[in-house]
Amino acid sequence: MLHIGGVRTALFSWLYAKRHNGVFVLRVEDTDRERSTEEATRVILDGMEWLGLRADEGPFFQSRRMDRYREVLEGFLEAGHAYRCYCTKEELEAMRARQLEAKQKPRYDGTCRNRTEPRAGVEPVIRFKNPLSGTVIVEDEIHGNVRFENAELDDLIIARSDGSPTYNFCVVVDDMDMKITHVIRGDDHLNNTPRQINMLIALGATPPRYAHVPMILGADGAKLSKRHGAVSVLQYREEGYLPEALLNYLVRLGWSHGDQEVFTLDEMVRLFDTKDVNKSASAFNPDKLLWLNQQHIMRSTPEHLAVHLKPHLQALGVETTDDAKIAAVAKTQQERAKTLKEMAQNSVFFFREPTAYDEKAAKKNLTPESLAALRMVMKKFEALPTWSAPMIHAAINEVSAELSIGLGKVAQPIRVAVSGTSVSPPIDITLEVLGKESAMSRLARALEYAERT
RNA sequence: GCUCCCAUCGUCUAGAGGCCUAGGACACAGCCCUCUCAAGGCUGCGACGAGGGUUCGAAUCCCUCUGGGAGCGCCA
Repeated sequence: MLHIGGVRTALFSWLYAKRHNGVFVLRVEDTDRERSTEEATRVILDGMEWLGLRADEGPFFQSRRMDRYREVLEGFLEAGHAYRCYCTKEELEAMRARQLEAKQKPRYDGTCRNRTEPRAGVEPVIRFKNPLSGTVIVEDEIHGNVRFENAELDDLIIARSDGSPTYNFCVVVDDMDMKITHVIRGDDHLNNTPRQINMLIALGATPPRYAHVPMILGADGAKLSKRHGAVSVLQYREEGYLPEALLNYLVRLGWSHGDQEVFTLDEMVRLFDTKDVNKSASAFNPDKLLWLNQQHIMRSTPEHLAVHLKPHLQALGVETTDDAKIAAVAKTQQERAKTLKEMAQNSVFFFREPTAYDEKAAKKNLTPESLAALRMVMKKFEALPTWSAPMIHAAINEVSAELSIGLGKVAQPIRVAVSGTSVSPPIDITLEVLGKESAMSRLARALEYAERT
């Protein structure tokens, strides 16, 4: 599943590649046949597509490279870099238990390192022969040089007893074959890196540059869970987030550029650098994401918003092919919606006459006292030579002046009449976008309603 | 338990020895603006985990402790 954490490392990689005119490679690590369903990879691809993180190469699927992995495995065996291990799972578990008991780090003791004969009844796994001494230095772009003693590492399993290669091995082969120069990933992988480097060296390959970025924690500071962020990115599309807003939020988690908060995609590409990436984990903050979404909505062009708003309107049963009107509506709403979903909910009245008035709003505004204002405003509207916001505004002002009542006493009844609620964009603009015909018919209906009460 | 990583407001962060009575942003509270809702403006609340060093001077460098995280799988 492509969740927030995955998106952020993908984003950093993408930005880094773009910034340095590099090649962004998309690789799907789906060696686990149980978890990697077609559906799961579909979601990853769709998510990347929605976010606009286009791959320059790939997507490559590890599940389709099994022959290549077996080939390298054979080579390792022949060259003496790997060996078959006949220890059973039970033996391994017992060993682990003993080591833990002795307050040691559990690791394989190398029993089968020098075994030459197979063991009856046991299908062997293949282990990489990790160097016994010396140190590996991971030159990390974010953490600096991190030293690991080979003595701390053990011979990891690179192929299961059924012959299938394991993750750490596949990654190494892929990084070599795909000529990966830079690896940006979560720092939960930092501990895996020395083993990978050892394997890369055994293969005669040059290890890539590594940048281990801090993890993203849930809003409560604990590990990311379903409740906060560990959901598919597509969930955010559903909830009405703009992809650039999500990306902007994510880029600021662990990275900064002075005091700047809002970034366009171009700015991110231009400014992103691993040297400005933090070392410490950060908590996911839904409030700030919401705020950023609003900021991006406000800064978007109405046309761009229309594209993303349309599906949300459709979800509410609004069927319109009038993209210009959607854009016009979006323009009136872009300062008052935190999400596109919310914008759509508040905008259906532009496309559909309200079937009922909000009870409280009607009770307060469609009253006998509002009759005079409503009548007069309709009369003035009728006489307007052109249906434009400035003209409408002037007409409403005149009514307010002539009746010596506040602007609110005129605007609110109109608002409830046309939208059904007490909330809408500025009334003059709302009426203009609505169109004269629709506005007048709604006003007439509201007048009847008010006369009856 | 062992190894590795990390540590500034509740949260995201600025800060690379004096510019710091620690700056910005989200959230929260108040005020202003106002035809509603927003947006915007102003004000407030609020942090260098602790202890030792080094230095004329430390949020910044070093050590210890404490706290958090990751890894130690025939998972990825």
